[in-house]
Amino acid sequence: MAAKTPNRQQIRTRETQARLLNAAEEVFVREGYEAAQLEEIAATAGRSKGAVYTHFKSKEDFFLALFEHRTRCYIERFGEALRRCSTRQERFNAFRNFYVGLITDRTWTVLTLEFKLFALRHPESKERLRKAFEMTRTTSTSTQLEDFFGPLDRKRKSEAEASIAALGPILSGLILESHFDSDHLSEKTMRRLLGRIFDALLPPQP
Amino acid sequence: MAAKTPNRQQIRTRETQARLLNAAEEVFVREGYEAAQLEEIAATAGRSKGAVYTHFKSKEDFFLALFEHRTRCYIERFGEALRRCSTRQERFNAFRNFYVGLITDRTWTVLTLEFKLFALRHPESKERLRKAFEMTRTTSTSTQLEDFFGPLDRKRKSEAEASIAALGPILSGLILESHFDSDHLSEKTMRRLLGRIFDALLPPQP
Amino acid sequence: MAAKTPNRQQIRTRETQARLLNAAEEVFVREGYEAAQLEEIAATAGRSKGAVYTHFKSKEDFFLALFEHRTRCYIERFGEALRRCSTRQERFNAFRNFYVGLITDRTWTVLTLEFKLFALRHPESKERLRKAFEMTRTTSTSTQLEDFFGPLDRKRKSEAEASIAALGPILSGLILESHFDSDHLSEKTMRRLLGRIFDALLPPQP
Amino acid sequence: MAAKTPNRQQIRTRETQARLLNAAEEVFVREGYEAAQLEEIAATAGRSKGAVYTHFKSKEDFFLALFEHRTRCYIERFGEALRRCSTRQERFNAFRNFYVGLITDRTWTVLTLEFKLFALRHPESKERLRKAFEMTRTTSTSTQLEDFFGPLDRKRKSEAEASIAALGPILSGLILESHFDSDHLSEKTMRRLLGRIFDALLPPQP
DNA sequence: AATGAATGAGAGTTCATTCAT
DNA sequence: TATGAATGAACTCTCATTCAT
Repeated sequence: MAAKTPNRQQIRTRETQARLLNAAEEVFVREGYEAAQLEEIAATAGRSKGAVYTHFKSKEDFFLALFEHRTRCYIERFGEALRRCSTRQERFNAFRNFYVGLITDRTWTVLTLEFKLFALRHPESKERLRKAFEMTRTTSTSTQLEDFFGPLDRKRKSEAEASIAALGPILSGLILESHFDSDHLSEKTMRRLLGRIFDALLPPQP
Repeated sequence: MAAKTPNRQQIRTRETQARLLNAAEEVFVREGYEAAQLEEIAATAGRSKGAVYTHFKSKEDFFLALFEHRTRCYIERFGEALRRCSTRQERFNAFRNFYVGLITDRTWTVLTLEFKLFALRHPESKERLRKAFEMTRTTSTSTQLEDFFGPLDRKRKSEAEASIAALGPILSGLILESHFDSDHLSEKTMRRLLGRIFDALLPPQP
Repeated sequence: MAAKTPNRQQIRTRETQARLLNAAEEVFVREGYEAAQLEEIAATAGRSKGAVYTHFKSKEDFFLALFEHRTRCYIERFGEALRRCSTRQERFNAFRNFYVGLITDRTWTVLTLEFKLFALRHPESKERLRKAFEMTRTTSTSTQLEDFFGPLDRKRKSEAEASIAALGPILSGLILESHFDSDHLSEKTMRRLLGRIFDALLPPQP
Repeated sequence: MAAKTPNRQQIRTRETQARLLNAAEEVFVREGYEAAQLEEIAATAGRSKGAVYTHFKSKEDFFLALFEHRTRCYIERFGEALRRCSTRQERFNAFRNFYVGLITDRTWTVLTLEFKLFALRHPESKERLRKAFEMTRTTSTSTQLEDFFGPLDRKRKSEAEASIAALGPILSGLILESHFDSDHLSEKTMRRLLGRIFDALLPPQP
């Protein structure tokens, strides 16, 4: 609302930032955080190394900002899917479908692994990543857990939270493995497995 | 026959190799493949950088050799656990326990992720990693799938194989996540979840 | 047209390149290709190691570029000397003097040896060196062989070309030897020998 | 004479030394002093790195010893050629032929360049190389200069010495160049040029 | 805001040399 | 005498980062 009529300068700036983030995703996923080169990211974005430093403080900052950005995107996308639902049942199904559907988004799942590994190895940055990750929970689940599962007592709620927390990592693990062992883990197979796991962890409430 | 009485030289050589592999595991897990420094590995092993190159062709070769070595260790360990069993039921339980018990071995699970990511990004090396990984299947499961599950028709067998292939990655994903989000994924919680997933994917046969 | 007003940036860049090439000549001659250290070259040029890689792809590329650069310099210098001549006789004498005068340029002659040895041992790079070397011939001699020697039939021409090709190597060999055996090969002696050899190989035409 | 009946040990030792020297020549010529690896030399000789250090103090010592060895060989060979001559004229011709014939021995000529360049860059070792080189002169020329050229006054003698000193380097320079520019400097051409140069520098005495 | 030359710490790798056997 | 595992200094090359423009 504030920037109703951004001038050309600002438009260009935003475009650069958007291009850089897209390029970063591509390169960080393909090469991994350490092996990714800022120069390659910049080139992919059609910009030069220096542009990266205009927008981000450092490689690490760039990487973390990417996480925040992409997380925000996902929350938004999921929110939209939910807004189209009117009943609890619909919402539950939307959730399940959204989850299982992530199987086709290899970029995001691998990037997620990269972020978690980064957090493991850079404790100073862990909090920033967690804060971004926390958004996922607050926005889409915790506050509205009941919107999916109906009324839950304390214990049930805590169990559901754990299950939900487990879903993403399980997906990431499976997708990574499927690159390695596509014989046993075709997409079709994974869909089936994921569905079964989902149902085992989050049995639909009556 | 040949190596009945290894002389002191050979003993020393083997010790160096063992020390290097242990140190490599420690450092590769802590830092990740790219960030791990051969010098630190060597120092951890009480050897010099040069010693690494006496035993391995390159950093990459070192990393892959570590995978092969550790895989062999695990197969052996699992084999021992099985040898103590006499009935199919016992073997099935041993398998389940072995699997769920891996939850305490964060080193191996994280290292596994690192290997898979490496394979993803170094297609030239993928085959070597797969070959080592294949051992897991052939030695411990595939050939004796019936030893755990009883007689299986084609379809069942293929399903079981997929499920087994999925177990490791699921575990790795969960363990990584638990570092990040220990609130929702305590060890106890993960044990419970893993058990449930195991049972959902590999329901015990009558 | 394009570079009419090079800005300060470009000027600085060119200066760096020039400094690096000069430093490279000094160090490559003093130490030889293999023993020469890029760091020393950079320091001699008052720049850092990294600057070398801004301008050249590798040590080898740097070395070859130096050859191309210096060859261009010599052609230019020789060209200037020729432009001051008006008769064939003058040109012939200028050529002879230029050649014998090279005796004082120990840097270039030793560097030349280094280049040729490099070509011998790096067949992949031989062509690039030859291409640069070819310039010498086309620009300064072959096309204008008659400018020095008057009309030549086929056989004479081919002989003259061989003789000219031999002059440089002979000079290099002698200069190298004089470092080793300054007793027998003083500069004065070498001048005399070189003159005699020149006259034996390229007897002045009537 | 002392070691009339060398035992097997000594024979083996000598063979090792001979093999090492031959291998060294091959590798030093092919790679150059700096790029030559002792391990490759040892392997070429069918021995291990350690064997080199049993026979030579260091890489440098090995290289210098090779020069001494090969120089001795040449002196011997030349001496033999001379012993077959009875008149001064024959000796002169033998000298000329020996010289021009060296054109086929690219190994020795390139190695010679390598030695001289080494001397240039390792002044501490220059004396040792010179001492060996001096043998050439004392044995084959200086003391018997008159055997080739007849009686010479002081000035003539000194001129002849300079010319002789120049012959080797000229040959080396030409041979190196012929690798680079085989179009203009075929073996046949070089023979002709060398002959002309020889005659210009050392005109046969009446 | 964006460029890209320059920096310089630091990486993997090589290899002459040593030494226990 | 000969081996080859081990050392460690030194090398080339990389790349995040800075900064004048």
